[in-house]
Amino acid sequence: MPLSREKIAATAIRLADADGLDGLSLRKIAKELGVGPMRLYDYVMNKSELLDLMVDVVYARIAEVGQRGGWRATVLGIAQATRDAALDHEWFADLLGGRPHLGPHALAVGEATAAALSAAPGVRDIDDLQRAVGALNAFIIGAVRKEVTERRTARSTGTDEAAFQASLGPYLTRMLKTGRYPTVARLVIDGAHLNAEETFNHNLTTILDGITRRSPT
Amino acid sequence: MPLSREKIAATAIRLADADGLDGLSLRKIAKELGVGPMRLYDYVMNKSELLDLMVDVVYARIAEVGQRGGWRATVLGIAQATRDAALDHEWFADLLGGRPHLGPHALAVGEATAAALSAAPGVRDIDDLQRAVGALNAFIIGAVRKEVTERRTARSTGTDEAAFQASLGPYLTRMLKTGRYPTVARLVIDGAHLNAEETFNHNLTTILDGITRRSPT
DNA sequence: GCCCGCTACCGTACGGTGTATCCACAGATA
DNA sequence: TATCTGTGGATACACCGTACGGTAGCGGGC
Repeated sequence: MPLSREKIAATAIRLADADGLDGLSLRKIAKELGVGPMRLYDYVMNKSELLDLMVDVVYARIAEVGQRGGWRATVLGIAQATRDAALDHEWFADLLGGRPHLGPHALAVGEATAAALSAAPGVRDIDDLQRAVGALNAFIIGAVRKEVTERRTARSTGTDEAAFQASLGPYLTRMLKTGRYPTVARLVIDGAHLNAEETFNHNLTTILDGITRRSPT
Repeated sequence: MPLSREKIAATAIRLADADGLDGLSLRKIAKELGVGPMRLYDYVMNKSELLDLMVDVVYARIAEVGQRGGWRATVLGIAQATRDAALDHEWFADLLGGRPHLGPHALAVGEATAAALSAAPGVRDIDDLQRAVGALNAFIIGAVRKEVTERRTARSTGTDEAAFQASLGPYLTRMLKTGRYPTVARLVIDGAHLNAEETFNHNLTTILDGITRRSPT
């Protein structure tokens, strides 16, 4: 079975899922495929091109959700699929927003969201659409990144409060006890129970409401 | 003149501004300071701790904006300062949202935004506040990242349309000419003239409107 | 006064990375 | 059969983060 861009991307994704983006190296991918490291350069010109390839594979999965009933359902579907994909492939969140995503499937996702948003009330011309797409994508990127990093730190420290206080505590609790950050302290102490998915959807609808309810120029 | 965390962070920031985050290495920092690479480990335990240090220095500048007239002016000030900082230090955008920002100045910024938002109409309890802070930060992170990556690609390809078509063109224009991405094509062709700062502020107010105008539970 | 132990500094070395270059070998062609 | 071509692989380079061992200075116990 000869090598191919698809096979390379697939094993790279598997390794990145397991070891994270830092643990991913061309040598490991090549070893996993049973070839020398330099063979990969016959299919990919850079490591970053390989990363682009991986990203577009994930976008392919996101693009599968396709069109839903209305523009709002479509946008919600794409956003949730993006979040799901990032939770499955945390390295995807690391790459999100870091470089232009121009693969065919990424463009398909972009087209689907833009087309859906162009049908939203309050989006009248191209400038409105540009802004709406920008706002939505910015929120998705930021929210997904934040959730992934929070999950990472929660995993490394342990979820329960005791372990949390013990690991981040020595520094963070000392900081919070200075009294200089009362609101943050309240958020950390009282606000940990919120469901992540609900919060994501809630804020997403907030954004969409803000876009559609825009006051007339 | 002895070494110090501040001096190390300052030269690291200078180098990162010049060469980007990929071009930053402990060896270069040490050479710039006229010491051996291992000297840095007397002041910093990791490279990532050094990155945290650099990030917090930038947050110090952001924290300087302080409180403004009302909650909305304060939030706008912080968001704009964050954007300005990221445009001055593009590596800051790369780090944004990638790891928990727990430095004292980052906490100060978080406290200021949370305190401001807690005074916003429509934010009634801690859960509301948590969601509002999450939405706002997500947008800021995503928007700043997107703007920085766009600026980078614009810089590498050249701003004028001819150079753009020539560099990204061979692939992107071919893609757009397939007709599969009509909305994206319209955005790329017609929508390039928008002012970045205006767009940022516009979307920011959109988000804030969405937060405050939240319909009652 | 002398020696010991301790601390603060420093250079070297290791295992890893992405990638350029050279080399051997197989197959096809003259 | 001899040469050419092109493909797969190994080696090599520059660089990275960082573990480790040594060395010099200095304060304290006898």
